[in-house]
Amino acid sequence: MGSSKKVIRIDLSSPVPVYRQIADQIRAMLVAREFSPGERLPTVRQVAVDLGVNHNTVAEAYRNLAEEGWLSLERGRGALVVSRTTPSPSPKVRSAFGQRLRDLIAQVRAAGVSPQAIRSEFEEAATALLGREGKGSAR
Amino acid sequence: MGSSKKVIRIDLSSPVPVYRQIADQIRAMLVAREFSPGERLPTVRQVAVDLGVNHNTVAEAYRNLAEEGWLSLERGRGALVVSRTTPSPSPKVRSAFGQRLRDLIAQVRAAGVSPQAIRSEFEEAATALLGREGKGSAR
DNA sequence: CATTGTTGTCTAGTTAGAGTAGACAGATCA
DNA sequence: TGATCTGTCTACTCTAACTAGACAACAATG
Repeated sequence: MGSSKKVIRIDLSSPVPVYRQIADQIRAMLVAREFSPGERLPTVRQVAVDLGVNHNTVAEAYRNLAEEGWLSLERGRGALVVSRTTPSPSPKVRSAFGQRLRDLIAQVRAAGVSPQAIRSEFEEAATALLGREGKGSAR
Repeated sequence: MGSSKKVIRIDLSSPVPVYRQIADQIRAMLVAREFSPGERLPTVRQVAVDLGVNHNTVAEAYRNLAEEGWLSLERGRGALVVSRTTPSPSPKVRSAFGQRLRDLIAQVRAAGVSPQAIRSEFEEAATALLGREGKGSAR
């Protein structure tokens, strides 16, 4: 078991802005507990050269994550992962999630991805991000 | 069973552009077979006044769906739903889907939505868009 | 304690794309 | 024909993503 690099991949041709792609992927790693509180993320300039973008673009992503309570940014020192209290859920985000989920599934279904493959991708993501809670017979 | 209105909801404060929100939701309805080939969609101007946006914004959404093969646009006549052949799936779209799915799940998980709720929302979307194929033990 | 090099932050500026307004062109019908 | 539907096109405004480069706080080192 080596240093498992935790690589980020961006798509410049995607309509979703790069700073959001970066924030989204780091957030996914944080939710999956791939970073521990107290750990330091690579610097904005380090990530910037890795991805071939401006350091300000990475800084914007870090600032978003800091606003969400994931990071503590200290100038001159770096980006520190902090322990975060999960907010209480709102019905609005849940219904909005349902909407975006349907749209996303419809999009890939229309692109030819099979229902089995879609379910399989979800299970993979769910076990990584949600654990195995509530697998058989939900609720 | 009445005329089940098939309403579209848009969020002007969302970062995803309105024309894409419209296209995404109509595509979801098309995948869910809520429209039949031969049926006519409401006109761009009709949808525009319903949503309170410019008719060109709706036209852009319709044009996207036409490019995907869902609609046939005939000026002076309207937007016709056509029968579409599903393209063969590419591994790229599937892995990109996995990525976007993880990002989306991480986002709502971070917002406090419970794992059970997330799984429940997925099941709801899946049965509406994918049918019940492959429910127990995938693959 | 000064110096040097690191870190994140800030200010400007460019550019691409979303949205709008309004004219245009094909289709339908009285 | 004339009136009025339909989607299309052109021109314009405005916001936001991205970049370049200077700036400020901190650390390391002599």
